Amino acid sequence: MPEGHTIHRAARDHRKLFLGQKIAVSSPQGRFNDGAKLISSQKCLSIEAYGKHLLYEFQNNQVLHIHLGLFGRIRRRKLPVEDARGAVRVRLVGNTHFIDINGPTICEIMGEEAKSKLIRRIGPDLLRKDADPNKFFDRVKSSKAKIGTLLMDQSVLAGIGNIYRTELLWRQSIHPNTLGKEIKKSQLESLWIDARALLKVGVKQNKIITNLNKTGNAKKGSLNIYKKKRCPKCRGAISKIEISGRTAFFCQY
DNA sequence: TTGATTGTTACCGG
DNA sequence: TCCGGTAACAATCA
Repeated sequence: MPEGHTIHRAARDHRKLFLGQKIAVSSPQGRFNDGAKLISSQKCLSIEAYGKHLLYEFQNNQVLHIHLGLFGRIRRRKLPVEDARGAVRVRLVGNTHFIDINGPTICEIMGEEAKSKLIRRIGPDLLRKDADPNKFFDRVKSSKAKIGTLLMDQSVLAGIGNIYRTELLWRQSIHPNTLGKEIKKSQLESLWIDARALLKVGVKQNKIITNLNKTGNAKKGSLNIYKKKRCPKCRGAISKIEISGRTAFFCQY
């Protein structure tokens, strides 16, 4: 489910719902990773996304850390609370709404040190104002790894997943097997700008849309080549390769 | 029942 | 140290 846009959208949404309220954090099915230290009912001070990580900070200095992994989902409902659907790990209940989090790879309570350590190891996040593009440029320019691998490496660039990887590289006419150090700085600058724009559209539309016309609206369909047979530019066949254990698609003109 | 999936980490070998 | 490959984990759906 999630690439970076999903998590940032959730953070924005949950801020509106929960900020400043006392939030009950529970584990209706007892499936929390770290059941010994559940927050009972604490005022929620901040809700932030860093790449694909979601952090809820509470007044007692505990931080709820969520990473949805490949399968995780967040479901939002109005009160009153309903029975859990599927395998719910964590439930947050506020004044008007509750959210259920299903299938995250990480759901844990951490302290401030662990939080800063986490933030330090995450690369520049395209959707954050404090992101430094030069960190991304430097990592790529000094790497012998493939750009297809580097884009998925969250310590290099935070927020991109498998679909955006394929679509971005196609839009920039870069083959996913190109080595990082072989890519021109100007290409990386253009990639950064495009990636940020696409993720912002994703947050707004709650959907990955990479097939935009000049006015910024989606044309028919929402993706260009991901899981497609033909290139919309040249009508050539789309190829598939596996990079970093995931399927990447590309067009060789 | 099998396979695929918008993700990440640990571990190993080169 | 870096890079690629593999396994493990998460849950759901076709």
